[in-house]
Amino acid sequence: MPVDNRERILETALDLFYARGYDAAGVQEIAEKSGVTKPTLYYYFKSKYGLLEQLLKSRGEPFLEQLHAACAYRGDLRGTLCAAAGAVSDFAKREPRFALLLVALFYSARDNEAYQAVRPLVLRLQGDVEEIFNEASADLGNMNGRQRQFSLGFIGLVILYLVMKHETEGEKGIEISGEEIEALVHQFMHGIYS
Amino acid sequence: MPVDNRERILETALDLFYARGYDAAGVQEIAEKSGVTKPTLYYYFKSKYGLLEQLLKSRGEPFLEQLHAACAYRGDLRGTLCAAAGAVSDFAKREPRFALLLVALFYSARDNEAYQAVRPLVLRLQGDVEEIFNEASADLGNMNGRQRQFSLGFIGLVILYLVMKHETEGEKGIEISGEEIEALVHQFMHGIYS
DNA sequence: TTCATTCTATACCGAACGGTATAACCTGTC
DNA sequence: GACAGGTTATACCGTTCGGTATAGAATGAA
Repeated sequence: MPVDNRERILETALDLFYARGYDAAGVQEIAEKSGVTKPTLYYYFKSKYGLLEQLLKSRGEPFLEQLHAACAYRGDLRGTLCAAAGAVSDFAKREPRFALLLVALFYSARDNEAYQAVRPLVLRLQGDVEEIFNEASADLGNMNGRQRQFSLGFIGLVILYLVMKHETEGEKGIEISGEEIEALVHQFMHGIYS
Repeated sequence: MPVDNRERILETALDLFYARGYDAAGVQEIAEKSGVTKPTLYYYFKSKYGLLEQLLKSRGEPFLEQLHAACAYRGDLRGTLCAAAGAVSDFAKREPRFALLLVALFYSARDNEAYQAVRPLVLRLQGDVEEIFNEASADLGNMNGRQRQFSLGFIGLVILYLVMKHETEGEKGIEISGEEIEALVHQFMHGIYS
């Protein structure tokens, strides 16, 4: 009774989904490692899929809100992109395992249940970033409808940085420094305008 | 009897692993869609894991050899990186589904069986690319031991291009043009030297 | 003809899967 | 003292999973 069981289950699910993948992680095991029985798990989450959905919602919602705010265009593409990348970096620092789980799901098989669950989240993320380029195009002249391509590329680049940081530095607290963010954005924009 | 059953099984496995993921794809279904019974599948591949291994070997080996050749340093970092990226592009054009399967596995959960299977392939790939930077450092001065980081970044960037191409153009024949490859390499090196 | 290879059909195995039913227990609130 | 929310233990459900046992049939080479 000390801690919130529901929260513990979510935390354990995050650990296992991250380490083994959604399909390979068993409900039984999640319950056991949470110090809880299976009926308790099903008392809070009506299915394994529901568990993943709730996990994505509870951890993803704050991230999406923060990112959405950071994506507000302030008449400066470079600055806005830095803010967006900074929001991702902040989040990845606070919740490294969840961030990496998102990456894995982002690249996972399209017909897999787990991908269906992240899809709405991914779409909102893409939409927010794309909006930056849409608004920038009003200021900077048309982008020939390549906003989508730009946003995909930018997201991919930020993800790449995350994974690299994780690969070289270990799991605890992925952080991208301010200088690195500016360099990344510079590199990205240089690519765009050349 | 007309076609090679073993090859058909590999092809079907590629399709299903790609579409649904390794864990979610069932052996039974692979056998059925190959027009073959389960014992036949097990006659060629002693386990599901063995099937994945053989798939990675049969499709991956030619790719790795081609890439290895392309990674031979010719006193010109820029040119060598273009050659390496070109080898990836060629391969992705010929075998788009396999290339995308590799990407998904590359980013998948570390403790998953499937990741264990790609690991040797990934290590060889990384090693070949890293070798480019090692040899270049002899010519261009030391890189402060950042060869690994550079190779990870370069690989990630090429992968990002693949996924973007796939996302925007559909699945049949991912191709990266010569100009795009040069731009990509330029962008990457600009990032390095700034 | 013999023989190995390739493959079939069918049927089964034990284990694990996701999920549920039942019935009782604790704890705090009203 | 009644009641609701949270939780337990236990046992079970049907299904699917990866994998196998058995016994035989087609094929082509020696």
